[in-house]
Amino acid sequence: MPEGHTLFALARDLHEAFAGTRPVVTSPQGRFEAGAGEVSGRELLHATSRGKHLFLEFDGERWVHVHLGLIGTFTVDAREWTAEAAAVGAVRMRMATDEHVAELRGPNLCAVVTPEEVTAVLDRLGPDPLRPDADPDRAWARISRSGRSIGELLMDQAVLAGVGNVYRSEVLFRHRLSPFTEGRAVRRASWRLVWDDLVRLLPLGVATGRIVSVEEQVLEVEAALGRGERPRLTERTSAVYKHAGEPCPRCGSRIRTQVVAGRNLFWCGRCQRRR
DNA sequence: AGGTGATGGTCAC
DNA sequence: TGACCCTCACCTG
Repeated sequence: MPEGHTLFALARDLHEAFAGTRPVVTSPQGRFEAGAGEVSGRELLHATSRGKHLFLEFDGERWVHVHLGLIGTFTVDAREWTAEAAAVGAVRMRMATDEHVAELRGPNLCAVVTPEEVTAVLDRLGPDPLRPDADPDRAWARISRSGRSIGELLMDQAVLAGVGNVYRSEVLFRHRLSPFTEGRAVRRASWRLVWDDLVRLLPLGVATGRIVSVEEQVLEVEAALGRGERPRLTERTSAVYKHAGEPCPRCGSRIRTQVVAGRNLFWCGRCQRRR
């Protein structure tokens, strides 16, 4: 489900399946009919992501800009599975070659845009921890000047791109940071630890398709990937997210929840005390 | 069968 | 701050 790691993996899968091909693009649901007609039969040059945004670059300076929102899904399958996959839901965009088919359902946004519009979107996004060239100081410049809480700032895609509601709660827990600390009260060293942790965690999300943030599991996944094995995840993969009322895995105090920046935030009131 | 919440974001007020 | 978008999995009965 869609935080930055989902979009990164999706861009990778779409690129592998379709880059260099001329897929037939349609909109069975009808709401992307004109856009589909504009790109259908053109060569797909690149599929990339930035934060939670997905971009498909087609020949002729036509880009498809997709945002899954909360409920969108985008599947990429080998051709023979398509009939089954198409049976469920309204498909906003369908992209097909002889080899592969991709189906987009329930996105917040799916539109054909110009290169200038792509640039405009990228310009208002903060650094994405999944990109090697991302600059954490750009995020720090905003955080260190802000009177908003770090719990709000982490969700602001203009501050940094790709972190969503799960990674927000989990990364704050991992660093014992109170979600309610003002940005300007966060120490630079703390921010760098958070950033470096996201740089470590998000690729594990890409590799496993799940958000793994409990340290023992993080280590297991890293070890499995290091051995070239597929990690198996059984136990709970989040420390505090969606565990309101349960004991904190670190100190046993009750995990709390509160709506911050419009979404349910989870934290331990003892481990993550405000300084 | 029907209701609800969900890893998101935008826009109106 | 709240309504809305829109699909699906999971719950209740």
